[in-house]
Amino acid sequence: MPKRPLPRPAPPRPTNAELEILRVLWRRGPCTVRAVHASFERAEPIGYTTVLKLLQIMTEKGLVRRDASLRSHVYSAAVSEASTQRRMVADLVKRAFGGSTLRLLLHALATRPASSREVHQIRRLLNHQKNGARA
Amino acid sequence: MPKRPLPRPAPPRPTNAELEILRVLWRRGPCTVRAVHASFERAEPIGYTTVLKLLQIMTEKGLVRRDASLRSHVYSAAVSEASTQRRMVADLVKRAFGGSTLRLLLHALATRPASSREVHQIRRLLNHQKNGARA
DNA sequence: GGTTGAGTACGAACAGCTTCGTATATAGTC
DNA sequence: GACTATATACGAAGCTGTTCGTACTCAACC
Repeated sequence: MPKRPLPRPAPPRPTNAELEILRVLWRRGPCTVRAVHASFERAEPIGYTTVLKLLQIMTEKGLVRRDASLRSHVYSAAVSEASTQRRMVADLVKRAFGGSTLRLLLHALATRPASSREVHQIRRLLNHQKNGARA
Repeated sequence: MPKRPLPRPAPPRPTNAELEILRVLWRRGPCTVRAVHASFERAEPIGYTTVLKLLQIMTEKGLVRRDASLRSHVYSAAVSEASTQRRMVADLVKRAFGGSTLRLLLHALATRPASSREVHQIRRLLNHQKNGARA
């Protein structure tokens, strides 16, 4: 039995196209290629084999898992939406905000004022944080 | 119709390398190529002509302006740091958070607890927003 | 005027992402 | 078995971004 390409240390950040596919898988759960392709919503349509190829590449990268027991392979996300978002936010903070999450926060707050309900939600979260606050 | 050589509708989002250069220009103000090159802080060093090439490309894209009146051209940022950050945050929100800035906010708050001082700053901002709150 | 040092311009290599065409395998139907 | 519909596998083209080598320009100095 040939050894599998070895466990990856940590799946890389997904590219744009990969992210679109992950969003489908997060929303719909495990899917066949056809199902992913059908769920794609885009300005320009995308070819079936393009989706297939992307899923194959993503499998190699460890971003999705493949169940090949059936004729139509079934793919599922191997990374969670939350962890991916965390990774992407951290990346943006590092590249554009000099590593300061606070600056990102203030910026996001300032540029898109929140509704009263949103403000309420944020306050609630802040109250929670207060207790376990750290630098 | 093919792209015109000098389209300036709106400067595109900067790439990684371009962002690094913009960060230097934002911090130091107008710079020669040499100055930008000298201010570069990186794991791996970068060649002088690489910086030059990037600045030339960025000039075409409208990301920087060039004063060629002197032998050593002087480059300055043509896009502000704030507007670039806005653009990048909007892009992230669209790609990873389904267009919901609130979700980004909650996520950033949740994953990286703020210090008391930060919480205070955020609260102050929220108080300001409250008055002019909108959906 | 020739040499040198510092500058710009430009072509090209390389890599990663995206896309798709084409080849191939397989299940089902007649 | 032959045909069809649907699957996967794979190679390669096209694009963008990044990097750098090399050629060319020009001012200054001997």
